Amino acid sequence: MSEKAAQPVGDACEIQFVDEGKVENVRRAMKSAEAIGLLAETFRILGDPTRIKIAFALSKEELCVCDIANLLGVSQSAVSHSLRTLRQMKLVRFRREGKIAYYTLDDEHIVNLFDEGFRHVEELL
Amino acid sequence: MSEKAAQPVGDACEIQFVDEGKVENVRRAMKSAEAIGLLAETFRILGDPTRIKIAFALSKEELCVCDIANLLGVSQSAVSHSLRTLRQMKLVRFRREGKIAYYTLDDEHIVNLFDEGFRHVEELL
DNA sequence: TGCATATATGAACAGACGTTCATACGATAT
DNA sequence: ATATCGTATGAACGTCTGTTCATATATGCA
Repeated sequence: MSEKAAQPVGDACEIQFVDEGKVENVRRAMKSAEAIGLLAETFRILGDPTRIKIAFALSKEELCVCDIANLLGVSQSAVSHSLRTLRQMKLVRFRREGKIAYYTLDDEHIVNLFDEGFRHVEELL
Repeated sequence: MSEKAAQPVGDACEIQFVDEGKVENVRRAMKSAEAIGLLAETFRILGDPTRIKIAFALSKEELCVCDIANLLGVSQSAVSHSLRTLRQMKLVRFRREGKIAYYTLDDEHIVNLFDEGFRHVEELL
């Protein structure tokens, strides 16, 4: 076990660490808790079938709301809600041209995210 | 508009496309629907605060279940459930040493995923 | 002004999800 | 054997979430 023998607290592994050193390393790396939270949010937003299809489509072409809806076979309302969610995480951006709203991915990082994701996923097929 | 004038189907934008050409491009890119589904699953799994903290920690050090639990201040049961979920998507892997189970990330792609994710997230801070 | 089209949004409902609690399993030590 | 420790797992419960439905906003056209 390790050095300080304090009172038991959790129900897992009492209170001491099996590998104190390792844990300290991780603690330091985790200092930016805020960033990790946002990262989880980002993944969560992309972790929905409809939203990821939308994001993937937009990684290929700039598209308007109703084309997205028809392409994916999803209602216009659902697409609009999804786009709002994506917008809130700054994952997509749009411009208006008359009645039509054209959406695109907000930056290239998302495309890279897809590429890395696919590389992992390909090994599961 | 475009060629085939069929009967209205959806409620969005009738049935025709605003940009037929673009939509065809995306259709081709989307051929591997299975991969996109798995990608959504992967993102969804990583889109949970507890699971992403676990994955992040494991991207720094190989850790046992109870150290993860203490480090994150989460119950051992919750960690175990989370690890199972991560395992099912082949995101983590483990080895047993006596009573203790040591977990690591399954491959480097996940680390790259984090890096790309952080690059996006940093612009939100 | 009135009407149609494209998009946005609020409320509500059904299903999914993460945690907790209790318990089971496997390994070590006495 | 039995106790203990680390881990795994099933059930249950409360919460969150994505879709639908109805409606609102906004732009263009007659």
